[in-house]
Amino acid sequence: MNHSSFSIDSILARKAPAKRKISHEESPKLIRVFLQSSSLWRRFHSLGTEMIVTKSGRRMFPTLSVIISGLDPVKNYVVMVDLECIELKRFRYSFHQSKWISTGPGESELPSRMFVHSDSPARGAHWMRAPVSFDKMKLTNNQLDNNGHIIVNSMHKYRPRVHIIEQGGEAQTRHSFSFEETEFIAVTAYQNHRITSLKIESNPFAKGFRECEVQGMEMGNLGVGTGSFQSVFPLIFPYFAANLANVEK
Amino acid sequence: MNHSSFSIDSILARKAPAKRKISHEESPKLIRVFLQSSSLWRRFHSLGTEMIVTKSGRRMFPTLSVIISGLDPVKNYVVMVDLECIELKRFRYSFHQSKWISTGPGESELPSRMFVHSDSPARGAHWMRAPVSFDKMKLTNNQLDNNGHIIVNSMHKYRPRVHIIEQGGEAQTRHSFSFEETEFIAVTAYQNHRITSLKIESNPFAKGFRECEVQGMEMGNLGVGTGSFQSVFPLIFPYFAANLANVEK
DNA sequence: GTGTTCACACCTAGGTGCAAAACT
DNA sequence: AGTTTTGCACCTAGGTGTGAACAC
Repeated sequence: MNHSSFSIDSILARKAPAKRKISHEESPKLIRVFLQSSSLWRRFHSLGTEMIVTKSGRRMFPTLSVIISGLDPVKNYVVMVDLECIELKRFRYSFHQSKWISTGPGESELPSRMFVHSDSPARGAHWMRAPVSFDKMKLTNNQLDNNGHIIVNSMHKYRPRVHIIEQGGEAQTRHSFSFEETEFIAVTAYQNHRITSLKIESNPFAKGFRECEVQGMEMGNLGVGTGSFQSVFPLIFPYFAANLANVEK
Repeated sequence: MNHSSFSIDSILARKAPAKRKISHEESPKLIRVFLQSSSLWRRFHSLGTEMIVTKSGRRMFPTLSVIISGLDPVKNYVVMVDLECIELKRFRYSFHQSKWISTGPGESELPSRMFVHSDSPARGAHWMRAPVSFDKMKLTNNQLDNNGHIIVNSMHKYRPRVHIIEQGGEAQTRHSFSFEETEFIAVTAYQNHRITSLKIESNPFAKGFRECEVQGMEMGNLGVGTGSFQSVFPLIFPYFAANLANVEK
């Protein structure tokens, strides 16, 4: 709904499912979920993604946003996200070795709060019409949070999980998907300076911290450049097939 | 949903329906709709409300927002608004007489576009839990508008109408409500200077045009003052009974 | 003359990382 | 010493009426 401007992502959203349909015509509908901005996610992942958490709640960047296909257009679904604590350890960043090392057993993994997408419940046709963005989701380290934000432990590793719940008659069916490149370590302050730089270069809200406002593309120190925020998305194409989550649990 | 801060309106939203329930316990459920900020609406109405319309779409101020009661908590409803052209005339503002005068037969009344509230469809419990605001609704004078905004003719008189559609089995039931104090004349530029002043004094987004930033309440030239935006709402109480729309069509 | 459009300054509302301070 | 909190400058995003320019 919020995608009124043209972007490569929104074009993919409309075109990609149509193309796939051809090769799966007779088989029973298979729900598929694609990660948006996956090339940006992969860029962060290769450095070791960090997400800031605060008491009042902080958005994730990159934003988790997915393209869904294979739903029944007239059936109702609830779409939501939780965070899976994927290693029961506490981490620490070693500036000396420039990498994260695990330190001890960490906090016990409580079931994460669910972030229910505000369009829920809605029909399959609605969820498939445009990318489904979880940009309103916020992370907090306040165990007593009262604002419905997702509670995490700092210095622990998480992976977002998208759940699609089918409201079929009596029984509910749950389909879950996740993407390896979206895992991150929750922090209260950035540890890896290269993560900080990539956030500053790629998040429009951090524009005030960009060093260089050169018109062209000089000094695109991390390849993201100062130009259009969408300039990184063409890279999605070659990887597109790999974006399909097949972690149905 | 958007009402995270405390306001007199949101307190009313929770308390008022509960109180009414007592006196209507045995009678069949009657859907009731109350206008929020009705004292502000009435203040504009007494001067002759004008609403700016633009090509790209303009919000209404005051915002149309209602408190709903009497729905079946578990049934699904769609809630929407349209604009009823309430006099088939074209108007002109006479600066000499400081009032609106009708001039000729005006444009033919085409059925207005509907603004469907984005929470639709949702259960009765959802619609009754908090005030339902139509702040995202925009008015345009572009007959070829492609953004889903409500199309109106400038210099014509309109009254917003709230429709609650009950999704009961096969047949749909429609309940419609409107409030006399919300009628307005669509304009491309304000005609009555007193309307302009009241907009400036009461709309937070027009704060830049306020003359006086005195701390106290001196110079509250139209009684709205420079203080909290909610300071006008206590006046709702004495008029509360009169806010009930009973125009079920 | 009357009505409309447009660029603009000035707001609201809220998302960034920063750096100093505070906590443990 | 490592981690967390807080106020802040600096952004994005978009809602105001203004006043000059424009259209009919």
